Amino acid sequence: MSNLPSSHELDLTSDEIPDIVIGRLPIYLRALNQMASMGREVTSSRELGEYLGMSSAQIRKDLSHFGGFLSGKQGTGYHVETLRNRLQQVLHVDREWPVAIVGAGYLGHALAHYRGFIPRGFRVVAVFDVDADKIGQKIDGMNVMSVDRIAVEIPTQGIQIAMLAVPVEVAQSVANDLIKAGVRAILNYAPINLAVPEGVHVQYIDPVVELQHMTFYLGA
Amino acid sequence: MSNLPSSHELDLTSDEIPDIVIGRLPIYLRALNQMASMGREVTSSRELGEYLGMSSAQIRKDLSHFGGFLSGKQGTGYHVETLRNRLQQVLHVDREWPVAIVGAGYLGHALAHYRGFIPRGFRVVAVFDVDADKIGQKIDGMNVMSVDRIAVEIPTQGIQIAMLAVPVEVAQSVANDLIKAGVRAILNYAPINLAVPEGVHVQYIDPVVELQHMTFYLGA
DNA sequence: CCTTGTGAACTGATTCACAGCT
DNA sequence: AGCTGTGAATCAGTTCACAAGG
Repeated sequence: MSNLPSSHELDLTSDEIPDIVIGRLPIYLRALNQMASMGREVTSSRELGEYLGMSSAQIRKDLSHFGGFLSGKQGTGYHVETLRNRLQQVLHVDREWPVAIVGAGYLGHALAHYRGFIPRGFRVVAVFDVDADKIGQKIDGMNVMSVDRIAVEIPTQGIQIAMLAVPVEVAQSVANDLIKAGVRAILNYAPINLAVPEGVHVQYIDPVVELQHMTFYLGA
Repeated sequence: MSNLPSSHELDLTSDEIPDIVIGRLPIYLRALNQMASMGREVTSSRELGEYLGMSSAQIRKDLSHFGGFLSGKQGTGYHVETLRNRLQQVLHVDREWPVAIVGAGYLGHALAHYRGFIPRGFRVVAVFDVDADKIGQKIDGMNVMSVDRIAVEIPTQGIQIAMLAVPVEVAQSVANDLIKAGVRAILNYAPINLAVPEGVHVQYIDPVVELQHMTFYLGA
């Protein structure tokens, strides 16, 4: 959950587009991927809205922030492939970002083996751990490296994005090391809020937060 | 990301509390856990707000929805343990919810071994998979069962919550089976929007969505 | 008929600012 | 002094509704 107002970079097209809108674009993109894989060539804000459980007006309004470039045709709708490409450009996933994983426990392994990163713009290129037993071990073709090598590997490989899969006790300190080495975006799986300097982006994944959100509604 | 307006159950205390507020309560609870583990006995909306990167007014306003019962003392702040207990009651995690995992791949293993569920209100009690090779295998002391047994195990064990860690192709069909068996809340790790009947809650965890949210700001 | 894109209206969320209590 | 809890004000997000195009 991003509560902190994500610090907006100076991207020409970007500034003044609400963060909440940005947060929905990957969802639209995922839905378009799904439609493309089902052979659908065109769709509409109404169809997309029904599929995602939101209003068609919201989808049109969100997309209108990138005006002109969009492929909406009145009476017809959107060409799936064209809109998909456009959203990939907007989100800067019309390329492949190298990412690092820190923590080679069960979660680190799961992330390293996940086949869903490549087709959506990301490639795991490095795995780090503190544990001497794990260092040197091979995961999905990569050698697990000591966290000591963060300072050299991150800049060398031009890594700007890291996934934190370490125990909560060391999360902040590892995050500090990553940032010092040049990482600008962290996906944090540890159940703790990270303090990071201006310009560094953090997103949180904490299954318990999501479960507790639902148990509220499950009732007494 | 929950775009669908989570259907609000009829819980006496609950209705008319905005879902966005509910979504922040687990974050507050997590911060209080952190403070408790650091030995802090009292805190304030200001301190909590600084820690979480949000305004103190928002925290007070959020907590005010559960008025009267709260432990805020003017001039002093909140007693950490008391507020923690109160939030656990509100979120219904002042008990232990049995949860099922479907999918015994790398992710299923990571979830099954995760030690962070128990102290926060959840216990994994069943793991299912389709793969004949995996069925019968032991994960963290539990036997992996065939998905065919969902229909019997879910009601028998009184499981209302499931975590979906299956390939995207089968996610919807497995979700249908779970719901038919009595599951009312699904934490979906598959990158697809699930269609579920009224009254069933879904939360999504998709790391790529979070990464793409950040790459927007990382720029061209 | 069906669509998109968009200003205007509305709804909802956040912040302000202060009374009241410790 | 420092704090909470809350109405009032402000700000932000969503929906409405329609002009214009297919």
